[in-house]
Amino acid sequence: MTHAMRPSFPTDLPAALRPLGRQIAYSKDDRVFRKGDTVRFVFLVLDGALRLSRFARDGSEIALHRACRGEFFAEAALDAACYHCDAIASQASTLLAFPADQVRELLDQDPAFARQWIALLTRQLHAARTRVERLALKSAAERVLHYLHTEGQGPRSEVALTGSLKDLARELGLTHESLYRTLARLQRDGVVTRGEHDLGLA
Amino acid sequence: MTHAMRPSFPTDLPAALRPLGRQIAYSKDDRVFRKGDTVRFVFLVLDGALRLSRFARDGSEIALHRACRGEFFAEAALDAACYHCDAIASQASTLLAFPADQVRELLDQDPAFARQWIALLTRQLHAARTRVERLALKSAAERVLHYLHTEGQGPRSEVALTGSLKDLARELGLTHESLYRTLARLQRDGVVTRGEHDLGLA
DNA sequence: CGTCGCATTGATATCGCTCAAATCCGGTGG
DNA sequence: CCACCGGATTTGAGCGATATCAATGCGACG
Repeated sequence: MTHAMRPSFPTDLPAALRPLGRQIAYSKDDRVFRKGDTVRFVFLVLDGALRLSRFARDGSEIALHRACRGEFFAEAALDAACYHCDAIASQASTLLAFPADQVRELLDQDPAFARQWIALLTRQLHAARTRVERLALKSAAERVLHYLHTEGQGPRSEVALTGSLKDLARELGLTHESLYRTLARLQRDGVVTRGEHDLGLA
Repeated sequence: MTHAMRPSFPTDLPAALRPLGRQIAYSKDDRVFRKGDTVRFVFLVLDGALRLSRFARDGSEIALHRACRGEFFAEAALDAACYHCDAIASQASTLLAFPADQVRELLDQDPAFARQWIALLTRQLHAARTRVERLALKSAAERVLHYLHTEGQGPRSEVALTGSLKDLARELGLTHESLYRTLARLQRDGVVTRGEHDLGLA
């Protein structure tokens, strides 16, 4: 991996935070932490992608959040004693782990950092509510289109398919079979286009 | 209404915030703001209850959040130019409206307030993700039980039914008919108990 | 007393879930 | 190079749960 592939450390974060981070590598499907674990770190994704998931009684997985390169995750754990979900590496990933108590300290001492942290949480909250809105849609097609409209980039609302379609199905609260059929129908009807590794409106 | 009925101003919030608030009364079904409106205020519920909703293309309403007495809402709008959903009074309500720019200023100047605001956002984020988890459950009964487990208080996870069951159905992402039938079945099976204005595990 | 909205129940249809099977593809080992 | 394997992808058949449409009772409120 080249340096060019690696995202720069978010430029708007204080230099004081950087040295606190310890770099750790994870393999696909590794658990960074599990529900109930004591909160020791918050994380920044240097490379790869993680998902935060809970598991229903029947064992089915529900992805609450996806964290990609350059994004923090487990920020909501800062005020909690233990993690409330599992963090799973969707692919091989490199993280920076920041000790939670030191981040708390920095939040208390560095107003600029606190202000940035507020902005971060606000974005996360928006994203979570958008996901609520999406899951409240009853039809699979509506959820896919909502996903494209809210997560997509560019004139055709394209989204990169980083993981498998099964992952996307999990994120949309659908079975993968339903998603396959829905995508096939939307494509047949000329509503969406599918590339090798992306999806977008026609 | 007596003063005893009214919640005190959240004691952990700085005195500096208090004088910024302007008290406004709303009737049931009034819109405090609408999606797309310029963000001018964030709000604290002195009395009553509000919901934040978006509307699907077919006109169906999706409640993203419920704000009750003593709670802030539209905190996530602070960093936005316009509101991203409608705020609707579920019942007659009294609010304190805080000018957004003055709250931003206070966040920049008062580290303690910023720290409290972070705690507030963190709780909201947890709540939103819990709602995501709930909506990802496929059966109506599972959603009801999840609601009781996560929102309920006390040994029987009781929840007060402030609004109508139709409101609850909207919050659970169900039709009211489904909710009625599900509650009837759960009650018949001895899983939940229903009072006049509350719901709990048997 | 009439109206309106909530609560409740019934009948039916539809959509997504479940189980099943076939294909494809990348990786692995002989 | 080829056989094999596991996982993703895809399509099929059938079922069941929820949505939908409809009707009724009920209480509040004017």
